[in-house]
Amino acid sequence: MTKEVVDTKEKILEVARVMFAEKGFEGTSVRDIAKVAEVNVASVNYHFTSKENLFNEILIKGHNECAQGIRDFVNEKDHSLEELMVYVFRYFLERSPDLVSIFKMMMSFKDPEKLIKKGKGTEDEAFGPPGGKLIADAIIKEVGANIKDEDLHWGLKTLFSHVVHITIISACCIAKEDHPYSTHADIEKGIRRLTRVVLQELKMSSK
Amino acid sequence: MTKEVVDTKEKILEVARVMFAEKGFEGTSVRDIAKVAEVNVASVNYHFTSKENLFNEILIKGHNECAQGIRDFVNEKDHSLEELMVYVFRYFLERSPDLVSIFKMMMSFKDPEKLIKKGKGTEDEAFGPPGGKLIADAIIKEVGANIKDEDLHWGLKTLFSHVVHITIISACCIAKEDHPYSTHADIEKGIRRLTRVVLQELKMSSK
DNA sequence: GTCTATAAATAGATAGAC
DNA sequence: GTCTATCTATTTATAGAC
Repeated sequence: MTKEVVDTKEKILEVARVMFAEKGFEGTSVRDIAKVAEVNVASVNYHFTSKENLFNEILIKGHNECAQGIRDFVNEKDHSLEELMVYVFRYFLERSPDLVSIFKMMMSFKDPEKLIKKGKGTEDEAFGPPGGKLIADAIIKEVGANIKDEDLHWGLKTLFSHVVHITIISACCIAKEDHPYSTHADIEKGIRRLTRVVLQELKMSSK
Repeated sequence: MTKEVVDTKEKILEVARVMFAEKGFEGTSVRDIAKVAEVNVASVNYHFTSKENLFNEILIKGHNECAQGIRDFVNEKDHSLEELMVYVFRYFLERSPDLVSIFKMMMSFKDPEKLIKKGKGTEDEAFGPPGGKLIADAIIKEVGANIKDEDLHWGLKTLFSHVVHITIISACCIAKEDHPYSTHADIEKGIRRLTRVVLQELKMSSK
């Protein structure tokens, strides 16, 4: 592996990640990737065997990086759930091409088993937007261990889906328009507010 | 226009709607649509001029039907916001292929202007998941006219994005697995709960 | 309006020279 | 490892017979 190899492979990964997110798997051709990355067409198949394999490598890499990033934040010190949710939003937003790709893939594949299998191997978590378990733990820490199972699921799903959805919307549309109350600062305020409101409800319910 | 024409055109619309939602625009070929719809390949271009035009017609039709469906429900009688949100969920779920298509399109296109322009003509609302204004009106009715602009935006976005996201997830994944607390009845309970919690927060804030 | 046949472009993948 | 050239398959779209 010479220096050039790493550069070529990395360039392909970097460019393909963005292009797949923008135009989807079928909407992106290997030729276009090679053109934008300024590498030879044949090098894509040389380094990644197939287009599908390139796509899988990008997704798994992105997923693992996300999960690790959130894990690092959690392990860093004792954060509140509010801080964690804002961090997850910022983290997802920074890597929105990955999130968008994963979400698109999830929306397209009829067989999620395939996704789950592909995601395993390097991580214990099932494939899908990463960090779910960490958020659940943070909720338990704030509400108390006697939280009802049903409540935990509701809170986790409500908070998590909100952040995922808002990130996707932010990445895809809002950035291009000037919606009122849609700056990143406003969105973070909204996430904090929802987190507080949900926590309050969960505490009420588990008393 | 003979009877056959209507049947062919309708069959193409019906089949293409589902296939575009499953595999995306680029992932679906006109040939496959014709094969599944059991019509001749050339008839697609005959009736719709181009593949892109067929896609646009499906999206605009789906959007208008959704907006109208929600409008009909609102005009029917005085529903609570909770009832409205559950209705929107059920309505979206019934038409999840359309919702998924619109969302995928939104995620793919760099230029949302195009979408907005295409959506206009038959409807006053801007293109995008429909019904936003009706929900905003319902929030105002419950919280009171003195609701702060910022609060209205937060509540609308929180509730709406939750329902949209949950619908997409339900349509794409949950239906195939057996997640705990993920039946449609559980989801509806979750939507009602979030609606109550958000309303409570908004009422508190506008006092 | 529906069909067959085909044009014209593009896709993924590979062989073989360097 | 990188390149050119090319194979094979598939795509959208259309022309013309019926």
